[in-house]
Amino acid sequence: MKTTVGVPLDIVGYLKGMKIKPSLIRVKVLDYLIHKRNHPTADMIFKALAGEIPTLSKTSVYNTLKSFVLAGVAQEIKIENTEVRYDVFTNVHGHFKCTVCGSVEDLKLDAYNITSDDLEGKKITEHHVYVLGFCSNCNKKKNKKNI
Amino acid sequence: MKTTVGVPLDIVGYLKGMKIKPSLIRVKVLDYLIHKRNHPTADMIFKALAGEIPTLSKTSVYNTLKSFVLAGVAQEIKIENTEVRYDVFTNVHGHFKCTVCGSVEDLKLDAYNITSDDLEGKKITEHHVYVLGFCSNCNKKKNKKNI
DNA sequence: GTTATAAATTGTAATGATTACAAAAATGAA
DNA sequence: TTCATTTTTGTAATCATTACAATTTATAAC
Repeated sequence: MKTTVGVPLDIVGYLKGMKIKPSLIRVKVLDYLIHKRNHPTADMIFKALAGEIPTLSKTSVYNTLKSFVLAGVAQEIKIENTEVRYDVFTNVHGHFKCTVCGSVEDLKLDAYNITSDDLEGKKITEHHVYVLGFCSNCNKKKNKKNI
Repeated sequence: MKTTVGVPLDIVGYLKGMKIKPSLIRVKVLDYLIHKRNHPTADMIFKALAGEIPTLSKTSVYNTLKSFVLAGVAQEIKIENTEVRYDVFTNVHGHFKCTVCGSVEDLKLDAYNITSDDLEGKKITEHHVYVLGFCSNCNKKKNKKNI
């Protein structure tokens, strides 16, 4: 029997459970998000799927992602103002973006809290944390140069 | 004798100290940021200053803001992908944006920490926290409607 | 003060991600 | 099959931001 670690094996069933009709495009996009785990832009998804779905339009990718966000299947990650990235793991976690190579990673937040008197009277619906810097790879390269 | 609470009274002197030549536009933009405290977009600043500086161009506002960010005088706040907002207070704090009225406020972080095994090997240069929800005003209005 | 040089400012055009919208295709129920 | 609904597509619009070249202003040397 197969096992899994927090990733829905049955993407069609998962989408149905989220009240999203599992069209080919939607299944492919969700499959991409889940298995690539690379926090892609809409354009990255489009380019990756255009091969297997020759008639795919970019608008469809945008539509699909919008419906995912609306249904809580995916979330938008806004770090740069020039691009929105997408993530399927919607539990509370942060994101790290490398300012050199542009890669985005999840950040499991072992300890994380925001407390502030300024929140008095407000109703919080979302909170986001993102960190910028050099990823392990780019940091290594940088250090070599400085020897 | 005058007193102040963390806001530079002498904007010209402050800019000089930050190695930025205090041209009229730069002084006006910084003055606006400091005294309005409204986390404006470039366009909001442009509209506000176009009256007193009739020849002002939007490009100049963008140039000015870019030089401020570069010098560490201001920071960019990226919550929506459709706009960049600016803040002059560069100590560590978060931001709150009301999803109803769009206002942005500072969030003094009484307790705030990010710890994560995922940060191993990385070099962090910036970290950002933003919270979305209903501001006090919009929250009150919402509650009244639901009585 | 004039002149030369650099810096600041401006206006216009380009960029590029996202959205609007209407037509075409696919789906599903009667 | 037929009709209505949903999905998908392609093109055009939007809009913040940037690129860039021209103009203006400031600065310093003479």
